[in-house]
Amino acid sequence: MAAAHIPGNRPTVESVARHAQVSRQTVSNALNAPQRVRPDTLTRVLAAIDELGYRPNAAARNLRTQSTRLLACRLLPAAGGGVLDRFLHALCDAARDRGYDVLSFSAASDDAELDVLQDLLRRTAVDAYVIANTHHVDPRPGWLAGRGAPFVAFGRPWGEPGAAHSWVDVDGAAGVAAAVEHLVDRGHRRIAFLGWPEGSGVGDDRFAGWQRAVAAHRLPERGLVLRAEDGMAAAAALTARLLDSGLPPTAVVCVSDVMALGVLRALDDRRASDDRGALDHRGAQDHRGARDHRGVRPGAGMAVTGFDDSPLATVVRPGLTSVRQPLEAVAEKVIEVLLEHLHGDRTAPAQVLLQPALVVRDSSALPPSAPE
Amino acid sequence: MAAAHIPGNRPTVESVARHAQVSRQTVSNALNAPQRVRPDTLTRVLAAIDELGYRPNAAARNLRTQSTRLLACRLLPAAGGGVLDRFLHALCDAARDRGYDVLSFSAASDDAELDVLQDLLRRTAVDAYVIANTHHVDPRPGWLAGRGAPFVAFGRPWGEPGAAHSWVDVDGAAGVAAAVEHLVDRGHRRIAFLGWPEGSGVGDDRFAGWQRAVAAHRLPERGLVLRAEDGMAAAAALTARLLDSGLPPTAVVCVSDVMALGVLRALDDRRASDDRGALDHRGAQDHRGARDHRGVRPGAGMAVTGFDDSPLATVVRPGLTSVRQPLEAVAEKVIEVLLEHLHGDRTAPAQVLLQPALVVRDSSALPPSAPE
DNA sequence: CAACTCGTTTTGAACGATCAATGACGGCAG
DNA sequence: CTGCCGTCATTGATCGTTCAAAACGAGTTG
Repeated sequence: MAAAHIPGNRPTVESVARHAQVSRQTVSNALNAPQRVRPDTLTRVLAAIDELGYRPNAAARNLRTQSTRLLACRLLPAAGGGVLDRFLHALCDAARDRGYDVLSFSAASDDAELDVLQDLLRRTAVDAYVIANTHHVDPRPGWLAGRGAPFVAFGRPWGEPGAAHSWVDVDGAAGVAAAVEHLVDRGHRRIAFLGWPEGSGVGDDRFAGWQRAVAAHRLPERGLVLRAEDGMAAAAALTARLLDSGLPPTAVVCVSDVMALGVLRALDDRRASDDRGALDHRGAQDHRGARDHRGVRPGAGMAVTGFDDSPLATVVRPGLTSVRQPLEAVAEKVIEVLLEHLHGDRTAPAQVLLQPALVVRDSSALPPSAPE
Repeated sequence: MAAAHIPGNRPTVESVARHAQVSRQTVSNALNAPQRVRPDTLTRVLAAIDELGYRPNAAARNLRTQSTRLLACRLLPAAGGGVLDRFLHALCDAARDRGYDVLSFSAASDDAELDVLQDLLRRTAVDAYVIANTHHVDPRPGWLAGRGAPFVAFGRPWGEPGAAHSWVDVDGAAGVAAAVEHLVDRGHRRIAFLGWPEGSGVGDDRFAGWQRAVAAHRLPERGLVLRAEDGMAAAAALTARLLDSGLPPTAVVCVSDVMALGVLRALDDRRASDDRGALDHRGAQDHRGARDHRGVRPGAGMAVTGFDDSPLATVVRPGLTSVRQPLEAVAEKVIEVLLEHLHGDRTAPAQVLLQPALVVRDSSALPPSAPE
């Protein structure tokens, strides 16, 4: 093989044909429909291809076949803590395995994303789209479906259960339920849920998992559901309130790793201030001296779980028990379904729900503090 | 505009021409060389383009012009803590502003990357490459230069100062020097450097920055340089040793955020065990008196700085002072230079070094502990 | 032995744009 | 009035591939 690359002089199907003593079309067939070519001719052609280092010119092929073998995917703001980074990796791999590549672009908003998509569509620059991060009143699926552009969503059509497009998603409820089960196994009974405000599809799904598991074990629910926008500070503040409440939980299941980190920080603060005494506490939070309880460190030994198994989870201490999404499997499934759509092998939309896995670390290792 | 997308019936240059009562080529000129078209004709053509929602078919244009308006960039393992994620975002934005898009792919190794590059080259699937994360004995620049493929590297050609290709990089030495200066301003004199083993271009560069700044201020160097592979555990272990040494530093400048996190953890451990030690000695009685020694815990209050301003830096506590690379500027410069190469406007390679900025957070807020 | 089939290979014609060269037109000098 | 020039607009050729249909040759069959 080899044959150094000399720009402007690359082998074409024509030169391969000459070299192998066949016609253009036979070379083309050897690559795209080998079964139509007699075996010995095939080997001869493939040898020539290999010898000249020939690879079909993408532009010419695209022009003729009206397809680009490119999929578009929007890069999402890194806020997710690397989740979509992992997904993009997996997506690129899965696509390349099947002869496709991924064109990634960034956009500041859904509208900006649609602008880019429109541009790519009109230019026939990509064959299909992968939508990530679906949310309530998401304009993208309808927009794409309306123009007949093939796409698959990573994420369910929240709020539109009847949506007729293909999607792949991870069963967040099951993930959270698994976290609760795990805590129950370790003896916990008062297990709180720290979630996002109601109305986000993903957040509500995860909450449902907590509710389901808690109900199944007849565990207490009252006063154990806390909600705030995603963020460490808010989570820490809620946790502080929780610790000061009459009967704090022994464990907190969080809707995200960031929230869980906030909980861990609040616990750490509390532990530190308990150790040192109220006079010496550093840090900005004002936790009124609610430490005159019966025992030492009221509830400061809560078990905590997060969601997404972001890089953060391994870096903090204690290591954060978290629900890990099977992003590689999601990506493969997305690609598989997308290509089925493109090749016309599928008419009905595919709707796939994959199961996440709980990654257990030290943050859930604490047994419940003794009940009084 | 508008004009719903009906697959297989998209407007072509031909239909726009008919609609505007001109010829194919005039439409083409209106888009690619407007100055060649009489103003009133131009407006007429543009109106037609807008009305039909025409955008030139990418494949056809690519075939004719032998260019794809695509740049390739390898996704790197997320290990970097999101740095390359940020870079990729910026790269996509910068490219799109100039009419290009980014094809991203993932590869497990440099060799795998070269395989993909070879594939993309032979297929004429992209116009140029962006190499990120250059390192010692990097096979990629030579390989690409050898086949005349246009590329720009993010990262200097470490170990090959004479390399004749274009690159853009961030002045790591200056970043670290800035961190040292900052610490000196705060009164520190014993400032350690926690780096990677010698031999990595990036690491050596950063070390040079420490050395330069320390020498400039005639600060002590002996025993203040520590090295280990990147990782929290190793950094923590080294820090522990440092604390136990006869004359520990009052500040540590780290080659990476991950290392800095290791230092913070070690300090935290030490602080906790000191506190506990105090408790053990005095039992459960009031231990406030134990803190009377100059008000500072011995050595456990070192200032720390990291490098890269990764998301981790904002999440830990104290917030990590870190050197932030101007990745957006790097991306823009990379694209600018790359396009100059592609358009033939540049013959000499460009070699650009950009300055990072120090982001100050609480980890460097501690003043040096009083000398004894 | 002509006709017909089947498997394989070849030939012409796109795909939709841009490049290169040519044509139409009016202004201006000889 | 002729010839030349510059500006704009047009036509034919081309990029490298795949599609559609036709040609080929060897077997089979009536």
